[in-house]
Amino acid sequence: MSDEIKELTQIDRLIHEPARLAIMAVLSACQSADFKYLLNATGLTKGNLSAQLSKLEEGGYVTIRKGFKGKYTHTECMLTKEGRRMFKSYLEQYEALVQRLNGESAE
Amino acid sequence: MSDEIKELTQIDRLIHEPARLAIMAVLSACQSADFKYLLNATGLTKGNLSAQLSKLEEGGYVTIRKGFKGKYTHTECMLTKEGRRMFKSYLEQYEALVQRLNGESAE
DNA sequence: ATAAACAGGTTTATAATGTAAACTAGTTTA
DNA sequence: TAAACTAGTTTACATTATAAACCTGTTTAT
Repeated sequence: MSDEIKELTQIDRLIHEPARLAIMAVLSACQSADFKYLLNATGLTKGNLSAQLSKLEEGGYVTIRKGFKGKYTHTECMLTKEGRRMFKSYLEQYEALVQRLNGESAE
Repeated sequence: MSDEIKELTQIDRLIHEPARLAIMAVLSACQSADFKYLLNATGLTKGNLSAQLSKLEEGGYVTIRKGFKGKYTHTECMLTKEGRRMFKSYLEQYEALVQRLNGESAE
């Protein structure tokens, strides 16, 4: 077991943080999503959503395209290839861990 | 999906933090473990391990028994009933989420 | 016309957190 | 008796998350 446990402390924190995990989860299920949609889907506040999106963008996991929809500004977000890859990898790592741990407690 | 995503932001952070998750994972697999064993198993530094154990204790997830082994101090840690229950619950919640997300990306 | 409310966010301030380095207190070895 | 070791704890710092306040422009109401 031990190695798997130690790796835990090196998990991708950019994804692991619940607010961002929620964002990534929503984005992973679609091609792209706008700010308002993410606001509803995640239940985050505007400020928090904005800040977390910026971090995901800085990390290279999300691309943000700003433009106009009629006269209003409009922000469209989508996962980058790397974002999608890292998210998948995160899920796989976690799934393996969870299954292992559930197995152990059952034995 | 939406509700499951929103619940994400209310996940048990006491467990979710990787350092503590590692500790909980080790403790969940045994009756009890001493400080040194946890140090090795998790790969955390002493200071960090000490601090995280205190938080888990304050949260009521871990009990810490200090005593002596020969002349040296000795700290033995174990999950409380609640700790075990919450950890199981965390794993179940996460497993469900991960499976759901893997399912969605496959569809 | 213009004040109030709304769209769509961003920035700032604060509080909480994680982390390692430095420290404490005693023990053993050279 | 000084140095090194056991077994941790505390302190200090840096990072983080979060919400409140703010900003720019638009629409609606008066």
